[in-house]
Amino acid sequence: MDDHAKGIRKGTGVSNANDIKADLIAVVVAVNDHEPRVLTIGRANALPSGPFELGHRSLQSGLRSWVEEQTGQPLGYIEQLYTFADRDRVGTGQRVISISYLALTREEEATQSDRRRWERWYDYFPWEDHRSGTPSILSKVLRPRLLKWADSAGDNETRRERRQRSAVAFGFDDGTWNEELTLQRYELLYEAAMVGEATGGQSSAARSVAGESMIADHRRILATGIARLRSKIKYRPVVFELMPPVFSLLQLQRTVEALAGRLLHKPNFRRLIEQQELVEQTGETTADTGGRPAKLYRFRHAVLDERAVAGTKLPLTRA
Amino acid sequence: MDDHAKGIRKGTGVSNANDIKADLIAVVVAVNDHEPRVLTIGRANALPSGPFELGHRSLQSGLRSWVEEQTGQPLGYIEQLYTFADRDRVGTGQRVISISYLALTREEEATQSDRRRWERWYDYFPWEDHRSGTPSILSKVLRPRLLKWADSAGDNETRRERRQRSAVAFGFDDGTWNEELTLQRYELLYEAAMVGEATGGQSSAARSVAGESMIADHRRILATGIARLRSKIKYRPVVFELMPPVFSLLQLQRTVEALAGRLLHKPNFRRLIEQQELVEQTGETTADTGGRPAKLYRFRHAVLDERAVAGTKLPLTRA
DNA sequence: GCGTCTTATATTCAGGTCGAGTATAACCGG
DNA sequence: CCGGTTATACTCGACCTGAATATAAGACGC
Repeated sequence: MDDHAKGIRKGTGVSNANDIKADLIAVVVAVNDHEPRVLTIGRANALPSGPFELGHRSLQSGLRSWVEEQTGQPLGYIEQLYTFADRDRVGTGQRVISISYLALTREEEATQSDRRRWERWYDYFPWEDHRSGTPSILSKVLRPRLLKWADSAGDNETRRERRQRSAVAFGFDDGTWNEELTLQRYELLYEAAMVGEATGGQSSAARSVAGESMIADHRRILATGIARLRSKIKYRPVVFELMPPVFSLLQLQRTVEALAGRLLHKPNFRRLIEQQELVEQTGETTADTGGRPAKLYRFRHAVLDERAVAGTKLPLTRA
Repeated sequence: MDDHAKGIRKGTGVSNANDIKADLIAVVVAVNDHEPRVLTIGRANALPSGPFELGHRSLQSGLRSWVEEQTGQPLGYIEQLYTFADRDRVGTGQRVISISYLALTREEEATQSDRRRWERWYDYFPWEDHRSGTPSILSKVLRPRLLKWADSAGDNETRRERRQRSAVAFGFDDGTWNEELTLQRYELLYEAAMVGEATGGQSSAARSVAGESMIADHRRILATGIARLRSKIKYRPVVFELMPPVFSLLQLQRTVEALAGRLLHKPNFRRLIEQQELVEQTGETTADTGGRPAKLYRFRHAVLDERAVAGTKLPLTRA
């Protein structure tokens, strides 16, 4: 298609001291068995990633080829997350820019293999899953240790500010849990040296209380992806990227709940989905659910053309 | 503060064929005299930009120093827009990554100088300003030419799809104008070769109908910044970054209207601002407005701590 | 100094959205 | 055929939001 890329001759680039490298990093998400999962390579607790190269037609296609090479997983929906520059790595004097992406893929394609592992989100972030009530780790471990950290500050103003930030991010004072603050919460725990990455990984105590660690800043990138996805499902119909072609409304609800980490009000969820005309009936039903057979639906791809913004605004409620 | 940065020795970096350059590009916005403006360098119709260098502590600080060096303008609020990779530029065989940012600054600091110019948004995007009704250019020029472009497609499906996209982005069919679709609209006009950048700048006719051009893809980046800002003022209190320390509620409303490119319902705007407790009275009034003196307000910086998400959801209405 | 103009500020009303609860329908397994 | 289980339908009230109207306070001309 594009003869431009072929014309690149390796090594003709003029390099100088300001040249840098760019890494592409992917947060690939699927929902399996009511559990949101992230794609990792091997047992290294690392996200798939690789350098942006001359042969790549674009950043996105570079990302796709790295993920496919490392894990065999083809990617569908992709969106950019964030670009940041690391401090120079281990004294090479060269900077590395990391460009991170969020990718969504379907359950059926998300099979295990020796090259890839699908790890549960909430193994890395145990405090983020509120589907069976507020996790006890919040009040029993995180809250006291965050308070201790706040009070260990030198001046009064810092103490007040740390308590304030913790209370807002974790909903300590008013009991209000905002599922979109995943990144802020992780950053607080990092600052307070309560996650493995911040303590150099030597503290197994920290690791057990504050979830599984990942290499480098990959867990922070995962937190960014989770936060973005939790926010986006409320105003764009991206959930359907994670669904099989045909599904029941309860399956859809369970998927949204898995991502948001909280339960939803069933009648309101149905009302919202139906009145937005995001789905249409297939005419078939399934009896797999135990009770009355559920009607099956499929996503109306047409809405992507019809409307610029098709919200899925999920009702943010308890059950 | 940070001894890490000092440790970088120039020239020790190992360069190879996959090394690249990274450009930092800034969309700096201020609102002056009820007109949203963007900072450009000289009369070149170019956004301030420069390469990310080893000496830069971070991407953001690199951006700040480039903008300040090129325009003398110090930056306050900054947020990342998007990162993209150009096709290789003029056969050097080297790729360039562009990292774009949106910056907001205050009116008083936005004075002209010989190095910088504050250009009006709507000189580049005349069809985006709906404050005095729907611009006639929409129905008189853009709509017929977009339809012609749609019908010039080879197959039926492409024609249908082009008409559909145009209608949604510009609100042709239902008259619904969505001010957040600035980028989609620009991209459509680009595809239809109705903007100067797409025709190599030789067509002065295209230039006069579809706004002032900019170099390279800077106008597209500006469109991205406008879209982001128009979206963000609805759920984050970023408008105040553009306001003087003390202001009346009507001044605030006029600023929001300038950004959104549409008029708002006055009583509802006041109600929303007040009930969200975003501002507090200074106790003073101003008689500069001609009628009854207006109370003056200031932004309550405390809300940034108190709440994680402080919405400014502006009522999207006509006057 | 008084009426009029202009803008600021306050109040009211109706339709829609949203959280929450309750009722009915359909299939299964014994 | 009856209780258990899940699906689907309907209802209610609080609150949000678009829209219009009413009142207050200064400026200005005569």
